[in-house]
Amino acid sequence: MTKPQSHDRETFEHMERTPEAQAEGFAIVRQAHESEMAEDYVELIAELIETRGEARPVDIAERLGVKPPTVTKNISRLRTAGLVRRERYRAVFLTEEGQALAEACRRRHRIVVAFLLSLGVDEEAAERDAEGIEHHVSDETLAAFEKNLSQK
Amino acid sequence: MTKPQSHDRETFEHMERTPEAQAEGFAIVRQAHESEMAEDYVELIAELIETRGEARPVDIAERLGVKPPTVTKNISRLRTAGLVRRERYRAVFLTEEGQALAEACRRRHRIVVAFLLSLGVDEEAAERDAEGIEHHVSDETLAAFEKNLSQK
DNA sequence: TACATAAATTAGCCGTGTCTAACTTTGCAA
DNA sequence: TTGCAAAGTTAGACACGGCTAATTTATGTA
Ligand SMILES: [Mn+2]
Ligand SMILES: [Mn+2]
Ligand SMILES: [Mn+2]
Ligand SMILES: [Mn+2]
Repeated sequence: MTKPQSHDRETFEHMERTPEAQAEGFAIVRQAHESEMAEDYVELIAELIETRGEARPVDIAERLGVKPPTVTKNISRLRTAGLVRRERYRAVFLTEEGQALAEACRRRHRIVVAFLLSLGVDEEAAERDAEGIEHHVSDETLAAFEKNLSQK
Repeated sequence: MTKPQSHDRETFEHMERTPEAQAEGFAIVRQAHESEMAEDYVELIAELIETRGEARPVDIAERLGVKPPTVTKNISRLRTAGLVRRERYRAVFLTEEGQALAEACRRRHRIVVAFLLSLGVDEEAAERDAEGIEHHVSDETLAAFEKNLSQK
């Protein structure tokens, strides 16, 4: 059975996390997943507006690697969330709130990529990993990335 | 409109990613999300078996911060995936494959946490961020984390 | 041994994010 | 000016991973 005896938590170097603390961590990850779609979309929309003057669903779909109906549905969710403004059959634009979110996301994305590059990760891998990692980096960790970067 | 003129890609320092490369990155993130549930479960099950001798759904649920029916459903998915073995109403155990996955996940989790700690991130934040980040760290990036750690 | 309580399961619901097929709208080129 | 191809939307399906309410099973205690 290998049932461990009751032992004093304090005798360990690495404190065991309480079940509650652990659950809290998983809850935060689940929460991050809920914002992920919005973050990736507004970030991409901002990039498209910058590089092409407008963000068209067909381009969003191509770069996200999803089909156009998926974009239509998600854009409409973003509109409901107040992040996006648009008229039917036309290009998509960001609201003030959407722009603010996009700016924050782009900054965070850039920092994560730059940090991975500074570690010697190659460009393609850095970009790919950053696309997922960015959504799980707390302000504190982001600050640590930045600091480590400037101290390089 | 600020429509950008056509310009040579090569004149830029940071190469623009092709839409295909970008789409590939998002596809990899979506794929990672599909393995995430399995990874977190087998990792936790392995920890519970180690520290308590067995992994009971009630404990899995408590530490994951979800309700018992969610655990029942997901455990049954893991069984279908060949990661878990168990009899109804009894504790959960890992198959060979499940143990292998759990070991890989625990190792990756430990490396990510240790790396964040080495950056000066505090323990709670390191654990919380690692819980999400771990699923998006490629072998290459993980190796970079490790290397940077030993060089500390 | 019986039964109360805890643990686990089942049934059925929901929102998210993806898809295909079918349609509407737009806008360009003849 | 009109008609066709491309873009966009709608409708409807599906898997996932959450939930609650109700039921079933296991178990320790009286
Ligand atoms: Mn992303
Ligand atoms: Mn990004
Ligand atoms: Mn995790
Ligand atoms: Mn983990």
